[in-house]
Amino acid sequence: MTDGKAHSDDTSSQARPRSRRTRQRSVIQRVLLEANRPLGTQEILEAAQAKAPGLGIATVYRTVHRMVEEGRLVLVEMPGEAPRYETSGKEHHHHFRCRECDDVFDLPGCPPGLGNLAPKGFRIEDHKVVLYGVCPPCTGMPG
Amino acid sequence: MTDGKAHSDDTSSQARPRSRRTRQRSVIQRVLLEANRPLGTQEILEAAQAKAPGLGIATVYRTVHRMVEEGRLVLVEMPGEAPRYETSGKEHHHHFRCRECDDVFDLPGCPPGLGNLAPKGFRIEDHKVVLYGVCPPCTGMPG
DNA sequence: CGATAGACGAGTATCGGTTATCATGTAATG
DNA sequence: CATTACATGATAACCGATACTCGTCTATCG
Repeated sequence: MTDGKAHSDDTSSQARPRSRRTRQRSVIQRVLLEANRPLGTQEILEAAQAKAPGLGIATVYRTVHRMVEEGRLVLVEMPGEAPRYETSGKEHHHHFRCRECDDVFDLPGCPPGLGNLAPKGFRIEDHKVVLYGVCPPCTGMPG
Repeated sequence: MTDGKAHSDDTSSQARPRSRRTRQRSVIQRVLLEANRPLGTQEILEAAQAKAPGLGIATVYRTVHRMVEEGRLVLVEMPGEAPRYETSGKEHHHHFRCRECDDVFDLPGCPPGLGNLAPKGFRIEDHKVVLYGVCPPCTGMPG
């Protein structure tokens, strides 16, 4: 590598190819930003296609991976389901999954006393909490 | 269907074929009983093969499914991982996953205040808690 | 505007996990 | 012990999710 790319605003030590601002990428980013909840690849695809017709699933995967590597998205895994992604930078939080519409929502805060769950001898480093039920829209409530 | 199987001790309304007690099934059941923690299909296979050489993965899947249908096993799903199975009938509990050995252990009890996590409008019906860390054996502790 | 490195979309390939197939084996019954 | 329906093991097929390939397109820069 010649190191001659003086114009490169190399934010880390990685020599990633210069990133372009394309319609598809902006749309995908916007979809995730506006959703404000974790979205799966199919959800992203459908929402993005509304604003960028013809957008393909491969682009969703490519963009999502890139954004995860860049630290702008985080992977959200729910038991027994395909990965979802949400914007990073949020405070520590957990998730709620609606059994009617299958959407996943953020829940603010964190239950206390999780550390007391494990018997002596277990070193606890992290945790996940998932609540299941029915979300406000699906109960018929407005908000 | 002729309904002529007068000898059948049909426990439910299902006309399931008569179940045989084979070496493979007993071994698989015993493995799950003695593990006392959720096992994946591969774990079951390896543990069972120690006591029943030649036992195949297909038999593990068949037996596990049957036992789930019979209500003797329950499915345990961890985020981003293949299904595990544990014996049913236990009290409500949650799980711990060791990042060293990848084993999953039962945790007795349940943290309080989970219901307060969700904002107004969410109807909560169930929950899951997963702790991550290092299990006693992997920390070097005996128990 | 012209050149070109990246990005795109469509389709195909791959992957891990699971299920189906089928010839053989064996528990259960009389 | 003979019968037979059910179970097994090996392997192929399947599946949903994801990654790759390649010809075309386009954002970027001079």
